[in-house]
Amino acid sequence: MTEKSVLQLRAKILVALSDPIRLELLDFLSGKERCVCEILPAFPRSQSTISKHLNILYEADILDRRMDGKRTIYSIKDPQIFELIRLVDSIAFRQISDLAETGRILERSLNNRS
Amino acid sequence: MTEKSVLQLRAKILVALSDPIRLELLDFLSGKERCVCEILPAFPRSQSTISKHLNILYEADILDRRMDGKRTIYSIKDPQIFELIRLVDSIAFRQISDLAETGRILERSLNNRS
DNA sequence: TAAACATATCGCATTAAGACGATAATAAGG
DNA sequence: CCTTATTATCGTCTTAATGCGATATGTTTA
Repeated sequence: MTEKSVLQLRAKILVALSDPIRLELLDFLSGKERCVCEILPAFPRSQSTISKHLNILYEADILDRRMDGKRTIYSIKDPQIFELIRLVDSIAFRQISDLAETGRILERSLNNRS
Repeated sequence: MTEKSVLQLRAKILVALSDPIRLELLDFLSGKERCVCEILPAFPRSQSTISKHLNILYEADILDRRMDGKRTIYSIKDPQIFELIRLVDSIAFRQISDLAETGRILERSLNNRS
C-alpha cells in the first residue's frame, strides 16, 4: 500500500539530488543548520534561484526548515542522505579505478582532480 | 580530454538515476543481462527512446554492453547500484514512517496512491 | 503603523530533457 | 552483393527545468 508512495518518494529524492547546486547546498548544510541569509552569499546565484532550490530539497523531505524571527533556517532532515552521496561517490571512484586498470589512468585522472 | 572527477561522475550517476524509465530499466536488468530486443517489448516506449535511455545509463557507467552477433546485450556494470537504490528507498520509507508518527499520514498517503 | 529585512513566489525568457518517426549503420543469412 | 534484422543516431517537436528581476508575504523594529 505504501509501495507506490515509496516509488514516488524515491523518484522525488533522486530528482532532487540530480542538480549540482542542490548537491552543493547539501554539502554546505552538512554539520550545521544555516539561515538563508548565510547561504545566499556562499552561492553565485540570485536569491530567488537559491530559494527555489532549497524548496525543492524541502519538498523532497531532504531538508527541514523552521523560522527564527525573520530568518528561515534550513537543516539536513536525515543525515542518511550523506550515506547515499558517499555511496554514489564510491561507485564513481570505482569507475575511475576501473579506468586505471585498463591503463587509461594517465590522461584522465591527472587532469581531473580538484 | 574526457576528464572525469569524482564530483562529475557523481552528478552523472545521479542524473542518470533521476528518471523513472531508467530506474525501471535497471530493475528489468537486475539478475540477468538482456538484449535490446528483449527490453523493447517490456516497455511501452519507442525503440529510439529506449535506446537513448540505455545509452544514458551506459554513459554513466551504470550499464555494460556488448555485441553478440547482431544483438546488443546490456547488463548491470556494478551491482552496488542496487545498494544505492535500496538506500534511497530506505530514506523514502523513513519519510513515510515519520509522517505516520506525526499523524499526518492520512492526507499525504491517501492522495498519493493510484 | 511605517519602515526595514528576510524570504518566498510570480511571470517570463532561455535551456535542457524527453518523445517519436525517419534514417543510418552494422552484422547475418541467403 | 542484396536483404533482413537489430540497434543507434538524427531532426524536430513538445514539455519541463532553470534562472532572474520584480513583487508579494510576513516579521521585527522604530
